[in-house]
Amino acid sequence: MTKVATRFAPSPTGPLHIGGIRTALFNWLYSKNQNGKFFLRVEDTDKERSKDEYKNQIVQDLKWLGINYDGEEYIQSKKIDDHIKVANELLKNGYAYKCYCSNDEIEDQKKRAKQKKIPYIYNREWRDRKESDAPKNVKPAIRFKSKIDGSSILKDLVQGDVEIENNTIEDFIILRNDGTPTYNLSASVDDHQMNMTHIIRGDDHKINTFKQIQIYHAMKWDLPFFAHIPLIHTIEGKKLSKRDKASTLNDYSKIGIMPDALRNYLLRLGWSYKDKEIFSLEESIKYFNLEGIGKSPSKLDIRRILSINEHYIKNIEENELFDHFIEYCKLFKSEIKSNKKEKIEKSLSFLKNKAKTLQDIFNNGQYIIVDEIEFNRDDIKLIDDKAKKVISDFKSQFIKIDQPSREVLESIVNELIESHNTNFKGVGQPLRIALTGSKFGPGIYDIILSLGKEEVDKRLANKILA
RNA sequence: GGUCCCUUCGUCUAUCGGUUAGGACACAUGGUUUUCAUCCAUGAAAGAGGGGUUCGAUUCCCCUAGGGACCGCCA
Repeated sequence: MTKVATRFAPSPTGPLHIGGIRTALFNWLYSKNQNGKFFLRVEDTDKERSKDEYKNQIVQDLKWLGINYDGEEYIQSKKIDDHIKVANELLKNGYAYKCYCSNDEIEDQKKRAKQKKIPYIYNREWRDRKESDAPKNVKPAIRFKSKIDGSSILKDLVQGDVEIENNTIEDFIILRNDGTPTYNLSASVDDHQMNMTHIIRGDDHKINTFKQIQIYHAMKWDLPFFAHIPLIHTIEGKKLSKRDKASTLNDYSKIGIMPDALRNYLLRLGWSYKDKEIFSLEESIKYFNLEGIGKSPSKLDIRRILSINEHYIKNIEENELFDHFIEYCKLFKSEIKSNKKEKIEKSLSFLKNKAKTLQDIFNNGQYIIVDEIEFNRDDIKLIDDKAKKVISDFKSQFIKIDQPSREVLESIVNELIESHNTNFKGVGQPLRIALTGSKFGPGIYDIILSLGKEEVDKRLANKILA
């Protein structure tokens, strides 16, 4: 039994979108589940569009999610010679031929097909023509001699048996007229040379698979298993693309979605294991299988991502959450000053209660993070003379304490409620506004304790409140 | 237009011929509460349509409809 080997093969022509990330995740999980290997192959043969920065971004994104690949990344462009060698061998053995059609001719054929509303497929003109007919001024492209008769069956691990008439697959180009290999050639040669056992990729590759299988057969290579996973759709029901809003990993990390939460969400999008919703990393690996992958495309739902993220925020260890938060602020907000870090850490237990994202924690903890609070325009209006009196009375009591505790604060507040003949809100609200600038926020005792004696004194001395 | 794939609550999904069709998110209502939240309880919410097969179909088969993917000398 050979060891399972999978791969993720993105082209570095833009940031990964989360469909691609899910494909990577499934491949990775499957290899881990099977105790196999997982590789990253960078398909950078499109020189025009491939960029190093995108490659680095992809590597970073995978790392962020915790997807680690075995060995070095495999750079496809470095293997071009191998691809060409295979093309020549196919040519030599009669599985491919030189096509002398010019670009213009092909374009013309396509245009006409479109006008007539008939499907375009290369007319196989040079499949049987003699080399001696070749025009001298045209450099040939090499086309694969695709099967014409009968049909082929793909035994797909997700979709089951898929049968297709061979004549619907054209004689696809494997070597361009500039001598460079095309995708289907490169991908199959690489997959073979990398000893891939399972090719798990998006459903949009299915036709390619039929082409690649033919190359495998012509080269007498063993076939890997194929699994075509349904695509992720936008809310509108279309294939997700890089151009869509909120489709890249960065779109989620920047609002404070944590890696584990996104991983959990992506795992459950198109895959299920009984009624289980929350999967730790270990559980993901333990339970992941190809049988659990659904056949129908699924829509991206930000509310669900948010709710899973909320679950993780509330359930992971607080020191872990703290680390995520500090890292998040560093990357997407501003670095938290060290004297504030400690206060935040102590306050996480209540700041997280009303947060779905790290960004929410950042916002909820604003009053701790900033040196000068900003008053909410509407809320400051609630500070009338009566409220100011409450605040100053609180202040005169608070000043006497040197170590605020919940008990002491409670007794002060209760006295104030009585002496001002009001309720908790009558005391709590002015104080909250005075200390945080907003009427919304954590419990008033939490606020005071989180700020500390010195800071509370300072804020209560604000002229606006006088 | 051709080929292929898909179709259970709004969304993600469970069900592998016999269930009051289950769970989660979202939503609604009520309760707890110190504002906003959290939390708890309850509720509403689904098998696209039509034919078969079968004692019995959400489940198996066919047709229709709808949706999607592919149809590059991109990957």
